[in-house]
Amino acid sequence: MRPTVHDIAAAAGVSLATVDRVLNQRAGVRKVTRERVEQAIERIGYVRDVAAANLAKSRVYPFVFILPSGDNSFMRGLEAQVRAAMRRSSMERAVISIVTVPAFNAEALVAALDEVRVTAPAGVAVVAVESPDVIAAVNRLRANRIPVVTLVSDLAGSNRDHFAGVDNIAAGRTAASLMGRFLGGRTGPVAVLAGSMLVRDHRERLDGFRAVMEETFPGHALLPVMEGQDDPVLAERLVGETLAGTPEIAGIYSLGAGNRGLIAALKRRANGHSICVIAHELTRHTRAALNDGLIEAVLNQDAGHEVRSAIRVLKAKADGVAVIGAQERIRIDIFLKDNLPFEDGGENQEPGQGEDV
Amino acid sequence: MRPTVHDIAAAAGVSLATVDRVLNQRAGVRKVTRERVEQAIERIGYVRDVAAANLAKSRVYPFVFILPSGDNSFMRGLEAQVRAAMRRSSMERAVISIVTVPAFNAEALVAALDEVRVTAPAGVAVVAVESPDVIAAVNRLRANRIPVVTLVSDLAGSNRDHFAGVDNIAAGRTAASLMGRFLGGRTGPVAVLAGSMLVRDHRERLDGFRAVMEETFPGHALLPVMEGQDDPVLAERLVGETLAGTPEIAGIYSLGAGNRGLIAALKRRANGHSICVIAHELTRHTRAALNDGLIEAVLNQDAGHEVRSAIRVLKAKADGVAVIGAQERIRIDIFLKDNLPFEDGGENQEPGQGEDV
DNA sequence: CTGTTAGCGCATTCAC
DNA sequence: GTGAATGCGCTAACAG
Repeated sequence: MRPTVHDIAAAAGVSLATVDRVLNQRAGVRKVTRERVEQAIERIGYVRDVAAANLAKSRVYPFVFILPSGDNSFMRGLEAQVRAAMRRSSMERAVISIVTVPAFNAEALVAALDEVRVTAPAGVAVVAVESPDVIAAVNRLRANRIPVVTLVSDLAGSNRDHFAGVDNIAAGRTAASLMGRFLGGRTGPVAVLAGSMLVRDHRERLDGFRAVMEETFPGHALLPVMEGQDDPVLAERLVGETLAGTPEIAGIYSLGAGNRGLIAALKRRANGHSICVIAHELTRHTRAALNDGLIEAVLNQDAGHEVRSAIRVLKAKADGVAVIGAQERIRIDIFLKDNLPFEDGGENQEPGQGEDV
Repeated sequence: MRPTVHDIAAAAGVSLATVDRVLNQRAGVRKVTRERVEQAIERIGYVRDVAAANLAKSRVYPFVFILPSGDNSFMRGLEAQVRAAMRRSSMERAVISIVTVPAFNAEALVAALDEVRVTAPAGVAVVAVESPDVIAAVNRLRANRIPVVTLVSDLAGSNRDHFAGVDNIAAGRTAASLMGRFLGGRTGPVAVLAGSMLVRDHRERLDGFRAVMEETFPGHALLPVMEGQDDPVLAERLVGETLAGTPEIAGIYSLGAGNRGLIAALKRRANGHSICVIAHELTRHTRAALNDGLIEAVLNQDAGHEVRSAIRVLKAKADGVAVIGAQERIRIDIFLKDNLPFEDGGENQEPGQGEDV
């Protein structure tokens, strides 16, 4: 049987209350007593039963997720995953709420962060937009001892506790590596479709992609980056123009969420040589394009994993315990037509279909 | 506040004990009473606090992991992950023990399964070897109502509750897809190095690989499969002979754990054209070879994820609750030189280094 | 068949 | 400063 507080009380010759005081580092214990208790704890190898502790405290964790609004498929999938977590959250004593703000809008995000702060939640997960004001707002949360994890897109220079997302530089490098090899002997320039250079994940992907293309595949020039604001209509127009202006194009790297527009533009281009397209995020649009051979590879981040990880980390930070590092490392999934997860396996769906939640 | 057993007792006008009886589907309750209680539960939307229940039961879960012995890097990494889980397991009320048996040995595995069975554990995770005797032994466990999950390699035709591993047919298909594209214009046959056709995962990988190579890249003939028994010395000899006998070889797919031997053979082959090598499992050997450019891609299954997933599923089965499907789906990781996880990030190491466990 | 009672391991009043 | 007592939500004896 695992040792309990009673055992350590007996071993140290003190009462439960005193043990509790030293365990929770509260004041009101003489130094000698404290040391005696600490030795006992060490000696009998006590580890606190967190479940029992939470029960006694009837602790709940009010967490807030701040997500961009808009009809970006990936972000809506992310929100669906948060909602799925909400449904399970009663089990984990977490009470999750969602706040949405316009995408790529630092001002709105700052307002949301400050509003959330006054409700004193046990933790905040936020899809960051990079700006000094946002950094300041996040730091205000931290100053109030509220744990913060950035989700999907990180916020360098802030005091956020953790980033629940992929290594986007590596993602860009990987995309370039695949692009270069898939292109094989083919020649011609490569185009890049981004959402906005205001978010760190897009910038990092571009940096990584550009680095490997220049180092390893200098034969393929990079066309000027198209910024589609993750808007299907704008993206379709930009891609269409580029295809018209540079018909000898060999490949396209879509590093943002403008895939619906990209796919539309590719489909309108009835004939011509094959173009190697690599995109991000497995949604129903990219999945279909992968199956049709319109897209060769999709790099994906598992939104469900990111959300569950964010919750685990927030909870761990909230009660000051460690996390399993490897479990919180979000992988870059590479999907080809051949390793697509069965059916709509959980990455961008309202859960409950196909999974035994 | 969430409704508790007291609330439902009050609502139904019965005592706690009765509520408990219907909650745990125990006998000794009149049908009318039971129905009244069930209605109350439904009406006030009660959900059981599992943590409190486990506390009251002081429930522990004795789980057994049955793993192959030998110096196979992947399997030793798997064992390290199980040991890491053991260290954390006190938190989760799980008591894990490990049993090792000689690899690819059905007889030894059957003996181990039967021995484990009489200790009546709360669940068993096993790296399966395919044989009717093993199937029977697993079914004996299930007949004793002991949950069983297969780990890494599945056991078709058995009553195992769950498979914690990757879709190996998809893995083989993916390997072929990458191989074909990486080969680009190059010609020449492709060799396959396996461990043993006795384990399902190896067979499935081969099937998937062969299927896509024949469908999509018929220009590359497949050489007869080399069975290296996951033994470095044998693998090195087999690969060496093949390289000598068929110097025009274009690619090698290593679908088992004979990578150390493979790499040694490749290194001895001082000069000659480049060969596209795709292997399985990220170990320190394959990681180094990837960095050296000796291997182009590594398909990996995250042993840590598999172990944690197996434990979660066993626990869920043990107390008859559902699992989060998406969380238990083990992904096929594709690693290129460019997206290698930082340092020794958790996939094949004694944990505690580089992760904040 | 049903109800009372005493814990599970811990946190938190309130006295001393 | 320290200790005794009570309760968190649930289960499991034991009575009735």
